[in-house]
Amino acid sequence: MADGSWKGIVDRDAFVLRPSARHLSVEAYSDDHEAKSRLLKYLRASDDLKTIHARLSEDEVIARGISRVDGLRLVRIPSWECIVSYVIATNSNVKRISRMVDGVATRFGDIVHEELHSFPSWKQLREASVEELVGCGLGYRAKHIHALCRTIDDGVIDRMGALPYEELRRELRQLPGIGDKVADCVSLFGFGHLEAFPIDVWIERALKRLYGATGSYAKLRGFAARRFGEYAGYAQEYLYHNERRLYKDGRCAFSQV
DNA sequence: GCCCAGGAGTGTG
DNA sequence: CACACTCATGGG
Repeated sequence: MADGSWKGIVDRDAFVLRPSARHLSVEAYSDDHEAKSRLLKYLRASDDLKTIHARLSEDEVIARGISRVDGLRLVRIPSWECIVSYVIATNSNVKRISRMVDGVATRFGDIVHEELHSFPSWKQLREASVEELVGCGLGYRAKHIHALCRTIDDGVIDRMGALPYEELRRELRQLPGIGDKVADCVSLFGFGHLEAFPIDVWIERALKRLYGATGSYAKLRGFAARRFGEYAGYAQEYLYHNERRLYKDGRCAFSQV
């Protein structure tokens, strides 16, 4: 795929937590090969969407979504940034999550360009006090982040990168502030396990509305694994964005079932 | 002023 | 196993 065709895709429909990341475009980094390489990894540029779409189109509901939700991509967020971001994200809303994560970056990260700050490394964030984190608007999540910085380090995260999905999920579930949903988000977006299927309130709604599927997290997770298999993460992304769109303005790529 | 938000932790039946 | 309750705080 030519570089130019990527421009604006992140802004349109890919999953982003930080508003600053929406300004990324491959063209802007044409002279910086390292930055360009990072961006292409972030965009999961090497994913074979034809194969993924073909597999997921075996499900008629997802097939309709794929044909109508143009340009959707799943992104690969750096592991540490992803872990912290999703612990912060619990029981909040997208707009506020963006503000909280950007607040943490502004307070503890490095300046990379004018007002733009990088996400703080583990070493940088572990210097943050609970009070400072509360000051970033994290509320009760502040103590989770503080504890998280004292439970794991860069070495632990590197080791996690070598684990298969189920084992990684078990490890993540033992960390402060990480339960079923966050463990699956981190497995998917932060470690690239495409079979992970995070179930939040929107996905729960979509599964009930489109498939009549209800029940516990474990039960719904089993349903998704059987139905969507190794690319369940992509199916989740289509279901999520479609469900949000339905509630936002009534437009829905999937027909009511 | 109310309910909800890309839930997790803890306690109880 | 399933529920019920609490946790800070902002968005709508």
